[in-house]
Amino acid sequence: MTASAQPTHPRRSDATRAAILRAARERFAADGYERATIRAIAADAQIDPSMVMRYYGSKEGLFAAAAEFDLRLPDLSAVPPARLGEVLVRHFLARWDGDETLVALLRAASTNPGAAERMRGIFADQLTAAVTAFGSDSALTARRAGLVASQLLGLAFTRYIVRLPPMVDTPPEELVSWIAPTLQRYLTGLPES
Amino acid sequence: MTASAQPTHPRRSDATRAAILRAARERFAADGYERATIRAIAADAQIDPSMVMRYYGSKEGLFAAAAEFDLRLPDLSAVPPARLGEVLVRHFLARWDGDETLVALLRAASTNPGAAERMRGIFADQLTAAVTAFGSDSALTARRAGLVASQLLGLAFTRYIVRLPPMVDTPPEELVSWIAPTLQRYLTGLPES
DNA sequence: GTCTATAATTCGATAGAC
DNA sequence: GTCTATCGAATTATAGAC
Repeated sequence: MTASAQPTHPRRSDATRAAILRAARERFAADGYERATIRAIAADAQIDPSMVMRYYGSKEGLFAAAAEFDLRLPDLSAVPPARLGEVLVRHFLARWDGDETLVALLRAASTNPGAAERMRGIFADQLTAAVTAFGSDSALTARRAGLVASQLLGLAFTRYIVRLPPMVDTPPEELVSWIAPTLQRYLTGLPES
Repeated sequence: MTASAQPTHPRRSDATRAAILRAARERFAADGYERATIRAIAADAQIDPSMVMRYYGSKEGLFAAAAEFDLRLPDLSAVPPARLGEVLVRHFLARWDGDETLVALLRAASTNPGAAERMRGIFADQLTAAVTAFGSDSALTARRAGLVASQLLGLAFTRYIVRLPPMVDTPPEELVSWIAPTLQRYLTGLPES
């Protein structure tokens, strides 16, 4: 354990694993958990289906590896409080457009209990943690985070999953200008306003 | 064609069809389109699986019949403009709790293209039509309807599908008081506010 | 490490007796 | 109208040759 403490394999067919994960994310994002097949994923990655099993054990194991996700929320305490909503929407839109992992997770969460559990974890832990800086009332804080998640996931659901035309066609910056005030009020406002 | 112009069958085993549809809605709502099987639905309805095929032709045909849905939006022109948001959220929450068809449709829309198409139709037609009473700019009207749909579907997605604890635990009336102002602004406000 | 072959299920759909 | 029997296809997963 001096300098080289690699888990098991120092490095071997690491490119293959990456290709599998990339193909898996595409298929899970496009088709959902049930319709995405190991055979199709392997074909996309141009490898043999049995390799997927060898590397990830099962379809669930593959999904668990492919749906690893970090919201990468910025440090909200460094953001001017009045611009919190704006920063959040813009961050999420950029995060979604640059990485289809969250779309895969979103689609799978509708039918796969494990994916739903992971979704709950991500938003309950990462988002609540980022929001919890403001205010000590944990019940109200969790509620604020839940409301923010409802609008952000609704945005993703209508734009990337159901693909409602107005939500697909509206430019990101206009979506930001509409939705930012909503998050702002959920984060810092009062129920009756 | 004088008084009795029934389509084909006046009435026969109509109770069976109703039992099938009820079981189908439950299964589609709980498991999504792919995981819900005709065999399981038939077992729930206590009939033979082949009866489902006979009555509805195929799994898609069964879903199409089970996911028939009407938002039953009230006449918004009779609502005081300042209370539009409140009326809408309360109506949707009540509609969701009283009929699991929309949950079935929501879950299926994540993975089934046909269900997504139906979802688009419902919100593009019924919601846009109800909103279009205010304002003549069709592009802006569609955008308003899309934003309203994003928050309402996000509410449903987090409360009924992913089941985020804060969104499940919060009483309906408090959800209304938080979300109503959001819809109000989407319906009647301006982007920069 | 890679691939072939196949086991073991499960599902949608069909044919046909009664 | 209702049910039994089954087909044909597709899936995950495994066993084992090379």
